[in-house]
Formats: sequence, structure tokens, C-alpha cells
Amino acid sequence: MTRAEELFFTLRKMIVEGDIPHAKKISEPELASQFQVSRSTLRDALARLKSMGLLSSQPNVGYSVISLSQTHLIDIFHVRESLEGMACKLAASNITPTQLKQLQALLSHHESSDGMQSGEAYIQAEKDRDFHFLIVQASHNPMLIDLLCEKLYYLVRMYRYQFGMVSVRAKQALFEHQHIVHALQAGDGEFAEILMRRHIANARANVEANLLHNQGVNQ
Amino acid sequence: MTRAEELFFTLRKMIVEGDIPHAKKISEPELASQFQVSRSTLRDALARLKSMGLLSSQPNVGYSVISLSQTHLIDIFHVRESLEGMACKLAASNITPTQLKQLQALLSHHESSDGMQSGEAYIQAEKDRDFHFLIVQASHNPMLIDLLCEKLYYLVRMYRYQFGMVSVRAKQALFEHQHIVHALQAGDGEFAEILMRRHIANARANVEANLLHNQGVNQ
DNA sequence: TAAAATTAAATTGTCTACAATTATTGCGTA
DNA sequence: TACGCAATAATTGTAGACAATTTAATTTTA
Repeated sequence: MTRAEELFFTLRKMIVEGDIPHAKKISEPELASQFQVSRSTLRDALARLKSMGLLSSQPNVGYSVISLSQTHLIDIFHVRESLEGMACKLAASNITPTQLKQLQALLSHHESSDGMQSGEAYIQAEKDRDFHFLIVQASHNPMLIDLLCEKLYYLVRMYRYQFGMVSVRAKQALFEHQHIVHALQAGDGEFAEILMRRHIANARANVEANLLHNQGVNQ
Repeated sequence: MTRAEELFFTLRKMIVEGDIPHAKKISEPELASQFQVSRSTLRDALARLKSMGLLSSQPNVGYSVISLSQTHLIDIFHVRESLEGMACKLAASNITPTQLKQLQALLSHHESSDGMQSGEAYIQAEKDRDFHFLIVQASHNPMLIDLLCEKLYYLVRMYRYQFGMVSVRAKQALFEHQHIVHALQAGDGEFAEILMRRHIANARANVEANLLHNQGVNQ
């Protein structure tokens, strides 16, 4: 693996977890010396971070970590709703028996008291243990997979870290996940898509309600 | 504008229009000298082209122009169907009076014999005169706009240049466009989305039929 | 002769230095 | 004091050089 790629992973994690403050201007000389790399390789990493929407930049001015906002978060939900809906539809046709088993195993675990108690672990699960992640993989559409698992995924995690949404919907979300898997098992793509879209729309509504409630607080 | 950005635009055009052959390995020294820039600025441009899916790359190996394939084209259609469907739904709520007038003006032009005769001009129209482009803009979702207008848009154009699809669906497409605009005028987002998705799904079906027909020819 | 190993050439990754642009500071003036 | 301008400092964009890796060519060996 190249230096630039390694740095890209490091910075991505830092930004997602808020170790680099949001909306903060990036100082290339400072970051480069901090990580003992040249500006060239730093800029390589920064360009990749920009392409996935974690940084913004202006010519001759430089990079900044994106600033979080309610409208941005809602925009992300809309994109996810459409893309994951399609992914779910395609997954109904393209999912492999192995992938279906993985999905069912994941559900079983979450159904257990063990899994349900740690609601946040459910929400914050790492990639290959993430319900949505598995379904997107099962679509077998590389472009969908790239958009959702390599780009939007990290934006979503970033907002979760920032706003700390330990969903009160954990139980409801589990039901919705179960229904989605049933539709996938039945090979009913149209229904699976509808269920996934409603699932994400519900999550959005939940967030919108919370944001509305705290509207004076979070800017 | 920076040198790298200018070069990015130039290379994008060349790749989209096939002036650089598909699947061709990029020689950085060669391209750099051809455009009288250093490898640094070339690599900047190449990184941007990769982030929009026109180039692929491997560490320590280099960049290549992507290779076109039927499955890739179909994948793109699926992504477009979901994203443009959502864009259309949002546009029904968010479109401005000015944008709606632009859209109607575009339709009127295409209805005229003048516009209909040049079916390819209709299909190959430049951005701000492109029906789909205008609707995506009207969604007022920056992420959707970026994905569709800055990334997928050029992939779509690339395939059109390569396969030269002068649609026999021109007249049918116009009807579908008219219905979509009617739904937008009525502010009916759900219906507008359905119409847009069907519109794109029809285009995909058309392409699939053609590809199937020529399956021995185009690989 | 064909395959494997070794050497040579070429290419990519990274660093450093310089040029161009932007941001900041200090000064002068209204 | 507040505003605008000029000079300075700092930052980004670009170029070129070297190091690390890959690819190609050559030789060796079975």
C-alpha cells in the first residue's frame, strides 16, 4: 500500500470521528509535517477525501473539512433512500445463498437480547456487520456499491459521531429489517425496494423530528 | 483557473469523445509532455478523472481509461433510474418558476418540427439544454446534482459517443418528457418520480434489446 | 525449445524547491 | 477611530529530481 493511501485511511477516520474539527481549514504544511510526509502525498490523500465529500476545496485557497448542517444530512438521506432502494431491488434478484445466510445470521444476532441491548453497536456496527452494507453488496452493482459503501457510508458515520444518534428506533428498525429480508428471500424486488425506502424515510423522519426539536441548539 | 483544472476539462472531453481509446493505459510521461505540464499537475487531473469513474487505477501500475461493457452500461442505467427518480420527486416540490419555464420552453422547442427533426441534437444536447439536467438542477439537492451532473452525465455521454445511440425512441421520449413536466407542474412528486423512473427504464430496455440484438458484434 | 531466473529499462510514488496566488500585517489617510 | 492601500508573510500550484516498484528484455537452465 502506498503512503498516500495509508494517510487517506488515517485522515478519513480522523475526520469521520471528529478528531479534525468540522469546517476547519486544512493547513497542508502543518498536516504534512504532523504525519511526516511530503505535501505531494498529503495532497493525494486530500484529493481522495474531497472526492468522497469529506473535504471541500477552492483553487488557490485550499481544503476544509465539510461543515455539517441539517439540510446536508437530509440531502444525504434522500440520496440513500433512492440508491439503497434500488440496491435492495437488485439484491432480490442477485443475492447469493451465502450472502442471504449472512444477512439472516446478522438478523438472528440482533434479535437476541444480546444484540438488542447494545442498540448503539447495532447502529454503529462496522462495515461487514452492517445490515445496509450487506444488502448493497448483494446488489452486485459495482457503481451502487462504490457510491454507498465507499462514499456515503462515511458521511453517514460522520453525522452519527457528531450528533450521536443512538436511535430510539432500534426495535422498530429491527422489525423493518426483518421485513426486508423476508422480501429478499421471496425474491420480491419491488416490495423489497418499497420496504427499504420506507425504512430509510422513517429514519429520516425520526431525525427531522429530533432536529426540529433541538433547532435552537444545533445551529 | 489552475493548469490542472484546465487539463482535467480537456482530458475529460477527450475521453468522453473517444479521442483517447477506451481501456488504454495512460502513460504519464507521455501525456505530460504532450500537454506541456509536469507530472504533478497531470496526476492531479487524472485523480479527478478517476473519482468520476472515467479512469481506473492500480497502485504502482497506473491509470487506464475505463473499458466499456454492457453490464457497466446497465449498471449506470440502474443508478440513474433511482437517482433521477428521486431528483424528479424533489423537483416537484423545489422547482422554481424560472426553472419550470425553462423546462417548458425546452419542451416547446422539441415539439417543433425543427427540434424533432434533429433527434440526435435532442439526445446529445449540451448541459443547460438537456431535459434531464434541468430537472436534476430543480431538485435543489447538491449531492444529487453533483452525482448526476458532474459524474454520471459524462459516463452517459461517453457511451452515447461510443455506441452512437441515435434513439428510435425520440418521439416516444418526447411524450414521456411531456408527462413528466405535467406532473411537475401539478406538484405531484410521487407521480413525477414514477414517470421518470419508467422513462429511464424504457430507455434501458431499448438499449438492452439493441445490445442483445448485436451481442455477437459488440463483444 | 520452453520455462525460470536475472538483469536492465521504464514507470510510478514521493520529496524538495520554486513560482504564483492569497492572506495578513502595518501604515497612511480621511 | 475606521477604512483603504501597500508591503510582507504565508499558502497553494507547479515543476523537476530521486527512490521504489513494476514491466520488459536477456540470459541461464532444464
